Amino acid sequence: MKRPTIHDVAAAAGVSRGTVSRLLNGDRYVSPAARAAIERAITETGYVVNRAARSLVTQRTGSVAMVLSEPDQMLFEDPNYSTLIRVAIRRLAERDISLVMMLAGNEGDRDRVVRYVRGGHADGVLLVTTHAGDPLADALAAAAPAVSCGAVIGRENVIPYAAADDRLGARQMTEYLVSRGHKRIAMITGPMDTPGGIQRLEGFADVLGRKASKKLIAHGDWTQASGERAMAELLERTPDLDAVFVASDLMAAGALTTLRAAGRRVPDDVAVGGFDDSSVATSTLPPLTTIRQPLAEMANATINLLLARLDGAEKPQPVVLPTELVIRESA
Amino acid sequence: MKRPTIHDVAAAAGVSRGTVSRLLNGDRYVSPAARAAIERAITETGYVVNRAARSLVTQRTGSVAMVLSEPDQMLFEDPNYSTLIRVAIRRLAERDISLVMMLAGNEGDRDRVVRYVRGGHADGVLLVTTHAGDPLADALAAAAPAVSCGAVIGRENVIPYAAADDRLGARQMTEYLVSRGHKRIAMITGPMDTPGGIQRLEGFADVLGRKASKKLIAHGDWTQASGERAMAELLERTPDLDAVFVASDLMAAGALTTLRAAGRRVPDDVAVGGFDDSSVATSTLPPLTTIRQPLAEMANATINLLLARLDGAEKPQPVVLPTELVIRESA
DNA sequence: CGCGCTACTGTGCACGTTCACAGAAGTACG
DNA sequence: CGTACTTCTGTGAACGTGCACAGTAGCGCG
Repeated sequence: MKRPTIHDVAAAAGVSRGTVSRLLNGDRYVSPAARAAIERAITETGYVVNRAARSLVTQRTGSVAMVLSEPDQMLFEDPNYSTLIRVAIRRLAERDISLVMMLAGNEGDRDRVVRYVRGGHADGVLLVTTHAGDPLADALAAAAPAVSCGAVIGRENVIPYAAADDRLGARQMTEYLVSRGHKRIAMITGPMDTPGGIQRLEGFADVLGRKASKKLIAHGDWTQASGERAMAELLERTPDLDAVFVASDLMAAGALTTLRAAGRRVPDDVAVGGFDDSSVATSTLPPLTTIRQPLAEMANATINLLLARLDGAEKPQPVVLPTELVIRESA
Repeated sequence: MKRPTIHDVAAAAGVSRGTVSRLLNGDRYVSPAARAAIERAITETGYVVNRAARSLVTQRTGSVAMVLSEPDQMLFEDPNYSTLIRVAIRRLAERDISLVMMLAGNEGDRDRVVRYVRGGHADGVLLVTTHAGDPLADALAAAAPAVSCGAVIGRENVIPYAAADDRLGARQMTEYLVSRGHKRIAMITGPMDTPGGIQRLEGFADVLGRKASKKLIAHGDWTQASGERAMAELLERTPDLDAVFVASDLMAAGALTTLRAAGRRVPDDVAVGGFDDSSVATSTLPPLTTIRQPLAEMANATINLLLARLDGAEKPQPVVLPTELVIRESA
């Protein structure tokens, strides 16, 4: 029980391979009669084009690789990436492009991925990384059209990207805290080799100027545990702080734990601002006032960039999208 | 600057295509001298096998489709599935099989997916669904070797699966609540057309027998909001309940909100047991006593089933893995 | 009527690989 | 020495497409 080929369809429709091929590829110059006959033949035979054969001659694969260059762990739980995956699959499917997932955690993985892309097994690359100056970026960008969701630090002009305006978001939150009358505002940042780590601190400093002293800044690594630790650090260094802007909701959840253990009431004694508006923001006590990123728009913009590159655009402009303050009870 | 082909490698090594091909495919019968020459030629030329050409003749694609048959939303945030995706990519990569992601949310998507698999574009299918008796299951299973992580209700003997022992987990939690002296134990279930919904209730009933009356049971849909709602329902129907077993951590977080609003202290007035040991379990107040599923083992077992099927095994046995009670503060 | 143009159709070739087969060279054994 | 067997090698054919090209039919127009 063999799979029907384009020959079978052609025979059933009483035309030649060429005509069927033309119809399949949307060429003009197919007569209405032929068109109808072929379409019937296709449904009758249950024909599905053989992508391997097509790839062989067109030198394109009809697939895009999503490369996850991360320490694996948190990556998938991050709603940012889940949204990206979902949107990518959907948008690419519309164009009949399939998304293949690749991990590039360790050295061996990275080699495999580069070989895969160099070997022409993907028409494009959707890079997901937070590594500053990820060398993978250069290798992949050299081998195929690549884009990224979120800037790749140090490779901003090598890999087009779409991102949220982290700096704006940080300003929005900091301004809000200031407007509520808080005087000694601390911050827990993300890792300083990630865009979110850097730019959210920049926004914070934009508003507070020299009032954003070193003493009021602690660093975390996006994990809840690091939020707990950083908060403890801050309380020790600056016991009289009355607000803290935490660069992610998950770390903010950690900070809340520490504050509670220290007997500080939130928001009465210390106001807490988060970032991301992720699912934990509503399950903490009190629910977090936070900054929402337009995740879906970011993902869509990223895919737009990718499609543009697949269509031959050389250097599409990066896209930066505005964030939004979400007021709940923690500040 | 063309990509090197097997011809180029053969020429560079001074042998024929056939010999190179044999080496690539691990055939015996390649002399040590030829082997060395070819290996050098491969690294020299940077040769990467063309999968399309290979597929064309072998009738296999070297890829597996992960089909997500869900209302999109929560799917990706569920750590269960993130673990599965991660493990799947890694394990399949070891075998040089790539994972392509497909969404099958609406009718059109489902058609596309079925055509894709019928068309022979994937060697196997990793189905992810909670739809009871998902018709997609039959169509896909008929077109390619398919497995599932978690049982597909009504298709247990069509699609091999690996799953956590939900019923056991529910028993563990219920027994724990009983052992702590709770007398009026309620339950918030998941949707009753999902394995988790059904089996966690079964385990609950296993322990409580006729004490698990209708009045003590409310149904949710896995969302936090539904947990709030169900808890309110229970409090109204049975104000004197002293414990509640919630079939997921996220719903449990919702239940906590309702209990707090009603002025019930947790765990003093009402003990709360969750299920999943997901990330929210540690960010609620108090942290949730819950049931941990062996997510990584489940994912690995699922991939084992898939690989077995790809290797020709007809009907591998389903795998059911034990759960574990994690005691925190909510019960 | 002849010419050019448009709309459409069929055919041969190439894409890069695997596989079956034929055959060569070496070795063991009666 | 002849035969059988093992180990290794090269070659032609096939896989199912898209594309360039050649070719046909119809039509308008001078």
